[in-house]
Amino acid sequence: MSSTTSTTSTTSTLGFAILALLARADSTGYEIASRMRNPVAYFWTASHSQIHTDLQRLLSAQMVAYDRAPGPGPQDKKVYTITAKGRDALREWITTPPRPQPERDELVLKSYAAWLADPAALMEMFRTALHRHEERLAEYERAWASLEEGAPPLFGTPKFGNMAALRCGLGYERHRVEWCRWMLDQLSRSLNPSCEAAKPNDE
Amino acid sequence: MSSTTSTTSTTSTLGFAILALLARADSTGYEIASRMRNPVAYFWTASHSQIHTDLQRLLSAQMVAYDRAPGPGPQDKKVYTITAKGRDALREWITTPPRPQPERDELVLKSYAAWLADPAALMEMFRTALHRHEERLAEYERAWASLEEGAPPLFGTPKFGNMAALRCGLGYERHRVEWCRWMLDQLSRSLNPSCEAAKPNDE
DNA sequence: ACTATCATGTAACCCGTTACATGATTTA
DNA sequence: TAAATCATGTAACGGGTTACATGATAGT
Repeated sequence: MSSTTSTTSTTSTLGFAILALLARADSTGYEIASRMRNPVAYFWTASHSQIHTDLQRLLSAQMVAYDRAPGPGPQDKKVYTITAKGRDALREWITTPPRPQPERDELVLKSYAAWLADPAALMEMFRTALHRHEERLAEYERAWASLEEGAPPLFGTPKFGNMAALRCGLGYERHRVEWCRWMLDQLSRSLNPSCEAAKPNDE
Repeated sequence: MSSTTSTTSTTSTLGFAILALLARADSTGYEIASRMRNPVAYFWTASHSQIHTDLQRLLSAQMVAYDRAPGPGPQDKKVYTITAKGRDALREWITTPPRPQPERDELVLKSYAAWLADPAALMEMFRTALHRHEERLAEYERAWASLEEGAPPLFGTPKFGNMAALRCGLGYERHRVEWCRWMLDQLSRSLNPSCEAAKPNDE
């Protein structure tokens, strides 16, 4: 019999993001949402509404299960667990190559059109962007330092995943900081094109 | 009178991407789609169907206009132009700070869950990712070189935008290449944890 | 008294992808 | 003769955001 439940359940990427979190620790839907807003898991966020609906889909695909527990509100809270089936699906998904996702970056788009706009206003925009990236970078650096304190991360432990994702975040923010600084430099030159040689080193 | 057409037209980001392209050269919808698939404008893509519908919206908001010209197919082709109103809206949009967009990156998500999966399969995945990024990087480097050949880019000319976007692309691909190499190194260590110091350079 | 945190859910809407539909010209 | 390129459009569907709706407890 093909009762191995060929559920046609084309679990969305968010579904796997949820499974990846549940594989580390059982959580309520609410907790999953908040964990996604925390340092390491920045790279896949979702609103609580979407998480709840997705959990229901995962539930009907038998990839998660839950235990009821008395909740603060009118309804019980549901503490979700990943099932064996869910873990298998997740494990399989991890190593299937993601197809190249179209990159959409509003700031880069704006930079592409920057030649039409006011340089001073542009500089302010890039200054705020720079600050955001510097803050993120500092945050990641703190997280990295605290990771390196403990034992070296073994493959097979969640810590390996933390370092992998963090390492990417660090590189990304460094690249962004660098680019914003370069943009500011270019823009400031366009404002006062007087001293062009008196620039010690740009990159 | 408020007949300055307060069209409530909250032109989408794609709308501005289209305007940014039209500000450089008049195009048909088809051409806009193909221009988005070209080196410099990779950072904002869209399918032709979406572009056509968006052009209709921009048209009703009087941000673009078009001239009919005999087309190859059954219908005339429409060569779109940006209007003064469109250019004003674009110019204003460029300097309004984009609100931080949630970063969603499937490969990073997979790396976060990598501790659960098979190292060898992971290595293959990261190897193909590495190749893709190396190719992109080479492409960007060629484009950069050809940009540097001509006259230095003046603010106020499209070339400034090309360099700004390209510079970002270069930094991004370099960061990605670096991260993929680091991942491969980590994974290979987990496969044979014997010689940890004797690793000169893979690739 | 008000706000924040914890906790669950539904409904409307927007943006984007994929598939459907048509058809001339050029190239392999 | 088959395909790729040029060229325009519609329709269905999926994923994501925002807003709506409820309500207890803890802190300011």
